[in-house]
Amino acid sequence: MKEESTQNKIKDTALSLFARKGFEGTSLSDIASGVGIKKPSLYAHFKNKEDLFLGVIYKVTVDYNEFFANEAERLNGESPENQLYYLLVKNTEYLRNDELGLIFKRMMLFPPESLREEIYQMFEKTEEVMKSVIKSILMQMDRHKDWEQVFDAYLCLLDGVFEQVFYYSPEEHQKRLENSWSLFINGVHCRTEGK
Amino acid sequence: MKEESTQNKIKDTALSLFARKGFEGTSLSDIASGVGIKKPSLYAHFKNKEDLFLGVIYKVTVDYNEFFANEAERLNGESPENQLYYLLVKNTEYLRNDELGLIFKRMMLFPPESLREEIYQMFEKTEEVMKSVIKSILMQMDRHKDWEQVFDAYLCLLDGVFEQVFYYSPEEHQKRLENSWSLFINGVHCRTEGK
DNA sequence: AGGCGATTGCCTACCGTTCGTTAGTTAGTA
DNA sequence: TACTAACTAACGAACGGTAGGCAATCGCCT
Repeated sequence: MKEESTQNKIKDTALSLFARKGFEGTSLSDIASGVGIKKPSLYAHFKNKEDLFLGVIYKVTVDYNEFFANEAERLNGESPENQLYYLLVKNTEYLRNDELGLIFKRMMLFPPESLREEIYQMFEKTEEVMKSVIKSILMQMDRHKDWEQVFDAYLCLLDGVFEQVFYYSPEEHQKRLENSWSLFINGVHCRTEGK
Repeated sequence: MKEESTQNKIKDTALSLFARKGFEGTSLSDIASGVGIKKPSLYAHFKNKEDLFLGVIYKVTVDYNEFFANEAERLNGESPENQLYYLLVKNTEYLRNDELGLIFKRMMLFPPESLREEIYQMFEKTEEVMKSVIKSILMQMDRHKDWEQVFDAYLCLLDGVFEQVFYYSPEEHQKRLENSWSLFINGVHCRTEGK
């Protein structure tokens, strides 16, 4: 039951290395020795380095999509505010804990030049899912027309928090998240009341 | 008057390449051919690749520090709100237009492993300057104790906008910035009135 | 002012290493 | 028997970096 296939062991090791050192910064020797085999043996499982890399990235996007959709569904009964809040928190936790988060971020911001298009294509679906989930939450919050402002601001909040995962300790980061969130939701309520 | 020194031409070319392709993804041959000289000639100007790279990064931090301090000073007469807003806008423009912004971001998030410590050390000053400038603006806005919440939220806003520079077209990005800002400043005012 | 040694800035040629990748082979398995 | 997954050996290319040479320029001394 434990016996993980070599194929998967390669992907896991590659994921970890690609996440920490990037595509160009990771060599096939590194990966092979991490797995415990010799470099040419990798070619029994993958066509070449790019193929391996894209396979890893694909796995990452699928995992993230699943995570996000599951989280969203789990929150279905909650108030819209709570949904937004917990989505923010869960998203942060995911991005912080796993190397998945690391490579996700790296590839969104600095993909290897030669693979940029293919990578962006993979992330397109992710972005779509995220946006439609968030939009539907906002629509149930208040139905007036300019939900778009809140939408943009929430996405900015997500991105800002996403970014800060790297700079700060979990505790410090949590504090900043809370503060940013409070001001955000304050702004949302203030605006709706002001109408 | 035009004659730029080779030394500077190297740094400029290196900056551009490092920004777009990263440290590992950029070769000395690339740089040399961009400058119009041969690879070994680079060694008349720099000890090695790391030395060149750190020189570039140093220049970048100095330039950014100057920019930020100047912008802040130029806004001295304005209202705190305006100061915050224009700082956000100017910062965004800076990061979008120049390759300086690109490399700045890349190095803060994904520095080459072997140089991480030195790079972070360089950015320390930058962060300090930014924080003290923003803090002083907030202090003149309202003097009650929990300016820290607004501080955290503003930094998150900065980071979020910073991040989004990459995904969206300038027009789209501008729209998102406006919306995020509106909600932010809404939240700030609502909070102070609520007290 | 004029000669001159040292220095600068670039060159060609080349080094050792590591890179991604291929070829050919062998041991185990079904 | 045929396939799988590993191996050893080695490939050409590209990497960062060095050695040595040559022409222009600079600083200094008479």
